[in-house]
Amino acid sequence: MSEPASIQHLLALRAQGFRMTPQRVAILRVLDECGCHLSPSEIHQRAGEMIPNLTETTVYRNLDFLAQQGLVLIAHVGSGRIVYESAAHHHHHLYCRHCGFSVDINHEELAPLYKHIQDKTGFILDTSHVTFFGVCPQCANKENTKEN
Amino acid sequence: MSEPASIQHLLALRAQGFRMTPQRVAILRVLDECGCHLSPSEIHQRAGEMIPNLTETTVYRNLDFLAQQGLVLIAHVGSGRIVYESAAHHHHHLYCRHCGFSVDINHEELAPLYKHIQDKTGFILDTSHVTFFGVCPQCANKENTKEN
DNA sequence: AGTACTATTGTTATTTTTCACAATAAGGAC
DNA sequence: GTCCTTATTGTGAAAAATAACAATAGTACT
Repeated sequence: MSEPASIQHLLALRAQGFRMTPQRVAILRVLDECGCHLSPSEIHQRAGEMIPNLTETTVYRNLDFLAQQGLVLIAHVGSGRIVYESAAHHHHHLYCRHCGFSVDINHEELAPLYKHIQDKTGFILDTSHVTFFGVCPQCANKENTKEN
Repeated sequence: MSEPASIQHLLALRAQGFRMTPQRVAILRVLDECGCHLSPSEIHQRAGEMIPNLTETTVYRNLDFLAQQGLVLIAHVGSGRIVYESAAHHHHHLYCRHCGFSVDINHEELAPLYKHIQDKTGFILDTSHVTFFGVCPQCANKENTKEN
């Protein structure tokens, strides 16, 4: 079995003068293998098992770098901290701002909008992470009954 | 001239047991008057002129609260810090992840998508802030010329 | 293999953001 | 106005995130 796609992608970055350091590879691998959201400190912890004295600073820097390069996605969870996930997973999130319940939204749902915005602005849009906020059905019910 | 709409909104929250403190009013007023993005520390600075010994902690707490109540919007700028803006301004952002250039997107552009998601998930979506990331035309050109 | 270049790392210090808890003050009832 | 309840504040301390800079180590070249 060869390297996962993300690592291949990382290799490609060498052509642009970027380097493939063990720290960078480890961070990417952690996100790949998890396939879920991870906070910087969680990533630091897991990647630290492969890279003995990995620094938090380095983790932050690389998450930034990998996000810029499109290899990882930034997910704005709730109204708080930022978490990251491998770009292999193309979906978005919808959060209830009352109870925190979340729903995945497939990227296909956004495709028409993306096309529209691209045509209109000339930007090439990342398929990266978008987070929507709202009120879930249960909480909406509670609000209504309270008001009536 | 009566109070701005946001303050009226805040008054309405009293019915739910929340309180209208001078700190809260000041923070909301700062965002209203600015009409633009402000970081928590900028907000603290400006609101601090009205409320002598206003704490950073209080600013953070109230921004959180006001965002939850839908009175202010959270805007995720670039891949970094969170900034806030008054909910009076209903637009979204598209950022170039290379140069940071940004474009406003009117909420109307998102309306069809919002309807679609609401129908499908049963959520009631906030009109609050959504940020898209992409590559602006200039940067896209640079990338292409580099590759060829 | 050895060298040079420079992207990237670790270090140290600083800033930003959150937390826990006692003190305060907003709002309702009298 | 006074009293009561408790949401909200400030305080002090911790955790998370960023910045500057010298040391390290990928990468391309020979």
